[in-house]
Amino acid sequence: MVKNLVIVESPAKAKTIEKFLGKDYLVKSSYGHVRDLAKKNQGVEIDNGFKPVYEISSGKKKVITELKKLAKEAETVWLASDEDREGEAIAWHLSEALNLKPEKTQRIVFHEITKTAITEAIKNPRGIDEKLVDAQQARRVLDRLVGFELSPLLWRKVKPSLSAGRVQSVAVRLIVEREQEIKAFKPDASFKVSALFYVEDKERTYEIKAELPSRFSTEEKAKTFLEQCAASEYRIADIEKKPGKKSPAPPFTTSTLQQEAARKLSFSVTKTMLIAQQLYESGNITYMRTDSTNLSKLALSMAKEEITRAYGEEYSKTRQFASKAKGAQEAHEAIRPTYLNKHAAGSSNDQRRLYDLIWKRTIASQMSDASLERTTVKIDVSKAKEQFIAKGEIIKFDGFLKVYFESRDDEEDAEEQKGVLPPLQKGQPMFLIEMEALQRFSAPPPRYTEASLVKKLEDLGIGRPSTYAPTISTIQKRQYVEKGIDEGKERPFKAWKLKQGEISSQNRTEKTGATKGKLIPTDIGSLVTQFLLENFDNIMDYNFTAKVEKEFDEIANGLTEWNRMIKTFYKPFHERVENSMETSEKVKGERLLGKDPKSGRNIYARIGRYGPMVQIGDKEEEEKPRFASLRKNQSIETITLEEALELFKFPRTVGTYEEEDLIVSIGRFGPYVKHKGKFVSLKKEDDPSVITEQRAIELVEEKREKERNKYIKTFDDEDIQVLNGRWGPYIAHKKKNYKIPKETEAKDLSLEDCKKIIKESGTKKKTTRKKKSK
DNA sequence: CAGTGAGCGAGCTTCCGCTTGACTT
Repeated sequence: MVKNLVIVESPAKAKTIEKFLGKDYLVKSSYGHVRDLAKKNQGVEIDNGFKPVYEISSGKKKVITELKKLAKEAETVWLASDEDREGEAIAWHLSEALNLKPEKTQRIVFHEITKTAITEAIKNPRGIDEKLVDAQQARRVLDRLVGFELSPLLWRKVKPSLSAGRVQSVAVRLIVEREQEIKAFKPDASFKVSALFYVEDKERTYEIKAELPSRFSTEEKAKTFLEQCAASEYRIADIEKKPGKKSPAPPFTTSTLQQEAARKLSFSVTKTMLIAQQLYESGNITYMRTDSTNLSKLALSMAKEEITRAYGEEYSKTRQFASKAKGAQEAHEAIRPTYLNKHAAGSSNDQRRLYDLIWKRTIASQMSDASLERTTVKIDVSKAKEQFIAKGEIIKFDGFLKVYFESRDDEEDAEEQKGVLPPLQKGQPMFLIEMEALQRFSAPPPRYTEASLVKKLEDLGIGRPSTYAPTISTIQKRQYVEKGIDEGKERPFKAWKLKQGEISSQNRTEKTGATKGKLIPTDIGSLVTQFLLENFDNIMDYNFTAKVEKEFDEIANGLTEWNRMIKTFYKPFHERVENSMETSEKVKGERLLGKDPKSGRNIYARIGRYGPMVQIGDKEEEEKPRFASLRKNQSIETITLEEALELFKFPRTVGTYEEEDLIVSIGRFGPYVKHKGKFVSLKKEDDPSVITEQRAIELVEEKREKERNKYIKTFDDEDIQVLNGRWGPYIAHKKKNYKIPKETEAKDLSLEDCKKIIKESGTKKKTTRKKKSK
C-alpha cells in the first residue's frame, strides 16, 4: 500500500518524476484525457443548458480501473497534470471518473521536471480551478457543436463522410485562397542586370560580382544600358563599412521544430513528431508538444557550462526568449536536450539527426551574437548614371554561428550570398568581364508546405502543438488538399549579354511553378470552402479562434459563465445551419464541357458521390447517363472535352493472354489491368490509353513472380507461414502476423522457431486487428 | 477493394485536444 498516488499525463514523465520522489510516492499516468463527450446526440444536452454528457474514452477503461484501485488505497491523490486549460480539465475529469474525495485530493503543478520544482509543488497544493475547467468545457462543447452540425450539412449538400471544424476548415481555406492568388497572379517582367568585374593589385587579380539595385522595366531600356556600358569605364565611387550583428533564433517549439526539420532534414510534420516522441521516451529530450520558448534555470546553467567548456566563455550569453505565439499557454519548456553535455543521442539515424538539430538550436540560443562587418561598394559607370553595387560581409566574431544557423523557406534570399570582398580603394578602376541583363518575372506567393501551413496556423492562433500534425493529416485524408505534383511550365525569357564589347541576345527558357510536396486544394476542397464561406463566414473567419479564445479567457477569469457564452454563439449558428439545410442547393461544381461528337449529348464535369467525375447525357434523357471518375491531377475546373472523352474509353481490352482478355481500366486506386479475375496496378510510366498487350502481360507476370516470392517458407502445419511483406519478412499464423527478431534469418526459421516466436509475442499483449482505427 | 453516380432507403460518416501504441496489401 502506497501513501501517495501522483497522476501525470505522460508515462515517460511519470518515470522521471518517480525517481525524484521517495518510495512513499507512486507515480502513474492517465495517458492524456480520460473522458470525452459521448458520440451520440452530439454529447451535449442542448435544451438542458448545454449540459455535457461525458463518458470514459474508449481504450481508457483499463487505465481508469487501475487508477481507481490505486486511488482507493492511497492516503492522498496528487493530480499533477499540466498547468493549462486542458491540463486542468484532465485533473477534474480524473477526480470525477475516479470518484476522488476532495479531502484526500490535491492539485499540484510544476513547470520544470526537477527535484526542487516537484518538492516545491508538493508543498503548495491547491484545489481544482473550476473556472479554468469551465473554459475548457466551453472549448470542447463549441468544437463539438460546430463539427457535428456542419459535417452532416456537408454530407447532405456536398458528399458523404466529409467533415468541417473550427480548425480544419480554416486550414483548408488558407490553401484554397493561396491557390486562387496564384491563379490570379500576373507576373511582372523586368530586366535584372548583373556584372562580373575584376580588379588588380600588385600581386594578383580578384573577381567581384555586382548588381544594379533597380531593374529595367523594358527590354529596350536594358539594351540601351548595356550599349552605354559597352563604351564605359568603371570606377569605385564609394566604399561603406558598417558593423552588423546576427542573433540566434529561440529554442524550438513544436511548430518551429516541424519547420526546421522539414527544411533541413526533409521530414514531414508527422515524422518529426514520431521521431521526437522516441527521443522523449528514451529520456533524451524534454516534452515535444509545447508552445513555449522558455528554458528552465537548470537548462540555462547547463548551457552556460557546456558552451564555456566547449567554445570558451566569450561564446556564452544567457538569454530568455519571450513567446510570441498567439494564445500560447506555456505549460512546458521549449524542446531541448535533457542533458546539454550529451552532444549526440538516438538509436536510429533519424533520431540522431533530429537530436543533433535540437542540440544545436538549444546551444546556439544561449550563445553570443555574431558580429559582422558589412561592406557596400558603389561602382560608377562612366556613360550612364546608374551605379552597380557589390556587397560583402566579413564575420568578425562568429558567436552562435559556430554551431547553428536557421534555414529559411524562401530560396530567393539564398541567392544573395555575400562573400568576402578583396581590399579595395575609392577611385580604383574596375574591369568588366561580362554583364548580363536577364528578364525576370515576379513570383506569385508560394504554395504552403505542411510546415509553413503549421507556422501560419500558429500565427493565427489556430490549433495547438498536439494537433498540428493530425490536422494536416485530416485535411489530406478528407481529400480537401493533396501534396502537389505540379510539373510546372517552361517559360521563355530574354537574356542580353555584354562580353568583350559585344552585345548579344538569347531566348532561353526556365522551369516555373514546379512544385513537389506542396499543398494544393482539390475540387472538393475548393467547393466545400466556397460553400462554408457563403453560409458560415463567421466560423471561416481567420479571427474566429482568436475571438472565442478571448471569451474562454473571460470564462477562466470568472467574468462569463461558460454555457451563457455557448448559448450566445449557438442560437444564431444553429439557425444558419437549419436555414442552409433547407435552402442551399446541392453543391455540384457542375461545368458543361461540350457535346459528345458521337451522340451529341451533353458532357459535364461535376462532383459525384465518390468525388469529381465526368458525365455524358442528362438523367432526364431516355438513355441513361454514363459516368467516369476523374484521374488524379485532373480537376473539374480545368478538364477539357478531349480529356473527358478519353476517360470514357475505359474499360478497354488491350489483348489476350492465356486465352483470356486483358482489360485495362481505371479504378479507385488508379489504372489497372485485369486478367483472370486478378488486378494488377499499372506503373507510373504506363499510360492506360496506349498501353500495349505485351506490356500488360509483362505486368501480369511481374505480379505472379512477386506472388511466388511471397512465400519464404511453408510447413506441414499449414497455419504457419513465413511471408515476404511490405515491411520485410514476417510470420503469418491464423490471420495474425508476427515480427521476426532482428538477428534471425527468415529462411532459416524452423517450424519450432516460428511457434516459439508466436508464443513469446503472445505473452506480451494480445493484439486484435481492428477493422477501423477508432 | 478495383467502373459505383437515380431507384427502397438502413445505418454509417463528423469535431478538437490530451496521450501512446502496435501494426502490416
